[in-house]
Amino acid sequence: MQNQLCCQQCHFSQLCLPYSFELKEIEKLDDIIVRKNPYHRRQRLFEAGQPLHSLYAVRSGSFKSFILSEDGQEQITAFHLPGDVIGFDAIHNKTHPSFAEALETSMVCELPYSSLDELGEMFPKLRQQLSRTMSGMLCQNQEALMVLNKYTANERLSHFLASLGHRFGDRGFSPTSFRLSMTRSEIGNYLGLSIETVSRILTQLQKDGKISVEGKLINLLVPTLAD
Amino acid sequence: MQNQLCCQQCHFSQLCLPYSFELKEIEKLDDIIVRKNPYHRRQRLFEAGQPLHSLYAVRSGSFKSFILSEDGQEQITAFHLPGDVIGFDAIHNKTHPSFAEALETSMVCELPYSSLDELGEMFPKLRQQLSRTMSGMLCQNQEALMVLNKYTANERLSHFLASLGHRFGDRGFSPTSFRLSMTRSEIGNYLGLSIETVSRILTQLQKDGKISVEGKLINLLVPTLAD
DNA sequence: CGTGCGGTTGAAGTTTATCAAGGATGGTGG
DNA sequence: CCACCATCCTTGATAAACTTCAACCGCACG
Repeated sequence: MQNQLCCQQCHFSQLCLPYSFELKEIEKLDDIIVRKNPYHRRQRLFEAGQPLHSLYAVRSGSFKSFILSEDGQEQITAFHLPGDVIGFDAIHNKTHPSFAEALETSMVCELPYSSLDELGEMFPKLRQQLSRTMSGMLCQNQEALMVLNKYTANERLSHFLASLGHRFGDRGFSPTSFRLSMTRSEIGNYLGLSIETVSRILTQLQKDGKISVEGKLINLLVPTLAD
Repeated sequence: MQNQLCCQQCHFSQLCLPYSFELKEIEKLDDIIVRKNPYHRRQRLFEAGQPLHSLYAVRSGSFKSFILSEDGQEQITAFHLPGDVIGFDAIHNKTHPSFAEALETSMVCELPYSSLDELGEMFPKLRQQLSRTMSGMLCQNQEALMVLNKYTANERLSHFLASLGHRFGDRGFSPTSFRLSMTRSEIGNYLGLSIETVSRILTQLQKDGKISVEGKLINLLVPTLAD
């Protein structure tokens, strides 16, 4: 295993599972992690219906999670950046209810769930971190509910961009200048808006001087968005 | 402690934490549980900002969870029926991000989080059950996202009623005939609809012969709703 | 060099919110 | 026991936000 791939060396470990771990614990975690080859755009980590085998921590790139309705419509439920762990929703039935798909060329660390479970037996901190992470996802979902129910299209998109910027900032990237790895269609799907509305509001925000848009490149120009 | 209040005797234990526990484990869980006096309509289990002290299992009655936006708007994030456990969202920051409020006279079992944590040390099944429950809540939230993003007002309300009926059925009540413990306004808040739309669609569904409505009493009349 | 996908923009249409008014219900105090 | 008040609910008319339909541009890729 190459050194640069260890959790200790990983840029995002403080956002990921090893948060607040001792060295010995990190080494144990490193032992169970399977570093995978890169995933390319549209390649899937898993599909709905597959048995839970592993959770996946994003190392680089980005993913979307989505579920399908009975009539086959896609509903994107989250975008995942480096440090995020994907697949917690599968613990309930030991089966993935959702799909996870790469938005661009991306790397992941595979965390076999059975190993994680065993390791949790020994390390209370790992258990706590897993609980904390899942609880945090519940909080995010509550926020998302509010955004969809109470915000206008303009507010939803502004909030989405600000939130993305914030997440990039947490990861050591610029919080105000970034590239969208998802299409307009995927943003609209996630926010409950038509692709046309997303496009229109992006140009509107640009005309208002609040952002600059160049295709997938976004610049947040006002503090209300960059906070 | 009265016998009728033990987990073994509780009608809803198979939906609640003791799911799949051994007798010995249930007894231990019983030891840490604090049975509280009834809560009355509008009384709160906890408020946003309060430190996490306990989780709460609903014994009877019902509760709503909600968060407040920056400008003080309420967003209901869940309705809780007997057997549901409330407060998982507080684990992340050891602080409640949400409020929990009784919709009617209700009983709860208080589960001090520190005791639950200690007990989890000894009983892997308890840990697994906690994980399973939180994971299940993530799945529900994903479903809710789809409902809000893809369904019309009519579909949202139909889905809401069917889902409630299903949940009542799981608890041994009639899945087709029940009393709403929440107001029209609370339903609208949860589903992202105005109170007028909720009212209109309820009468519409009644005219279509799909449900009967008598104030808070609902009857689901067609299999598409009662499934 | 075409073809498909992603994106933008305009015009028309639909759904749902908002505004407004009135009716029903339930709890409280005289 | 009844009158009163607040809250909840219903219904109609109007208005707004967003979707849908349609046309077009640009670019990447086979």
